[in-house]
Amino acid sequence: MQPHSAETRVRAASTEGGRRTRDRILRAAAELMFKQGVAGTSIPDVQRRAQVSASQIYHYFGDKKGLTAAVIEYQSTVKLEQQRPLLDHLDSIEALREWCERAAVRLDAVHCVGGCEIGSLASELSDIDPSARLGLATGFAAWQAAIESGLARMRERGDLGADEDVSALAVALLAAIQGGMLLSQVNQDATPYRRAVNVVIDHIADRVAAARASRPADR
Amino acid sequence: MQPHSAETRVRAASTEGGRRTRDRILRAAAELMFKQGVAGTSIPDVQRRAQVSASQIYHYFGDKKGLTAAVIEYQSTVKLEQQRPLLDHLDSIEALREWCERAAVRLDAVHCVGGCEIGSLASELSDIDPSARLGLATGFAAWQAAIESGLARMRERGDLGADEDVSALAVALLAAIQGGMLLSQVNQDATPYRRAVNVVIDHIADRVAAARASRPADR
DNA sequence: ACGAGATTGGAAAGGCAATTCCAATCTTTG
DNA sequence: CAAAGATTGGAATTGCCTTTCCAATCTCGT
Repeated sequence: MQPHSAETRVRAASTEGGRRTRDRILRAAAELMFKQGVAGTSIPDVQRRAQVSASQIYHYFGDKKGLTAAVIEYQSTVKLEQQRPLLDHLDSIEALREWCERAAVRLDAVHCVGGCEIGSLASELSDIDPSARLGLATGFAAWQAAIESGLARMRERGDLGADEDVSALAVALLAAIQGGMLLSQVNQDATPYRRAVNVVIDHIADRVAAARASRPADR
Repeated sequence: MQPHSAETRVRAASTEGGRRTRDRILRAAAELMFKQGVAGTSIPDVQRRAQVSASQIYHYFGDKKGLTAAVIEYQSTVKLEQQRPLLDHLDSIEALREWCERAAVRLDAVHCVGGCEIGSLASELSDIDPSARLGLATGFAAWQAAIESGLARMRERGDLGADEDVSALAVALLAAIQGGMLLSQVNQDATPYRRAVNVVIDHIADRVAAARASRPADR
């Protein structure tokens, strides 16, 4: 009977206070959905956390689906911006290790609760909300692109052989991160994440060594 | 106020018909929870699917949490038994590829809906249901053990160097599978899974080649 | 300062889900 | 066959959640 997700009118905040309210709601929802899942987060939950009334949430986001979509976009862009300095320089084995280890430290800090902000949403929503799936695919694509461009630079530079499939390597690293975080979440221990990620980076390092070996004239 | 998951009395079926009913419920719940998530699966949903009345579900499983726990154990054992013949012989690169590719074919068949039976449950329940997390950790451990024992056999045989960390390699492969399935689910395309898994297996293959190279007297 | 539109509070409608209950109806066993 | 226990049907209870609605109150341009 429901118009199947007719995107209800979502008014953009046009006043300063409105913008802050909208932001407070978004942050609260993002945090709750991350820790308890989307289904496990009710509108009243968000209300309490953000200290707003129901009307404000529906005023700015239309309905729960709209709020969820906003959270997906929020998490995608926020996580990306947070790591921008590192993400733009993933063009050496050391940089890759440093980047992945930073995530490991974060896992330690929260005792592996929640796993990956995007991965958790992806697992929960992919099969039941097509538009959410789209948004999440976009989020992952940005990550993959960041890794891939770093690897591509290494290849241009000659650190990696010209025949390396940097796209596949990027996907493998991303998968190791996601799968590793899931295993760490289940075991409440960051070790599986570290092992999974390190094995893939070791593999990339091996390829770098191989490229160097086949080019003995250098250095 | 609720005794926080006091495991309600769960009567084991003591009659033939009872056993079949219990089984029907379990299968229906497993399938629904796999495709729609635990939160997205209501008791009435299970009733319809299994053609039973509410009392039967509560009679055999106590409450929804009990049903969920039963589904976790069911999925863990079923998936393991299904693959038993392959799982017991993961002691060659070819066997590993064959095993992983079989999962890829399954993904293709269902258009990547659902991802991994256990991984999906793990992502949804790990942070909100401690006892479920335990059960899922056990399920993953069995998988890891199967991979690890295959790799250990390769090491004993000399296919892998004596210094290889087969435990880390097993975790990496399991993570690649889980992460790859997640990426495939989001992209509705089994390619990410295949790439992720193949990169890790390539890495193991490289180690095998290295072991062979350092032992030129053989063959 | 005034009016339009933005923002907010809070109540209340409507629905569905989890769970309980009790009264049948089978099954098994002595 | 009769009693005990297992199994089943289906209604009823309770509670929470999503969403809507309307009446304030606030903000801002003019």
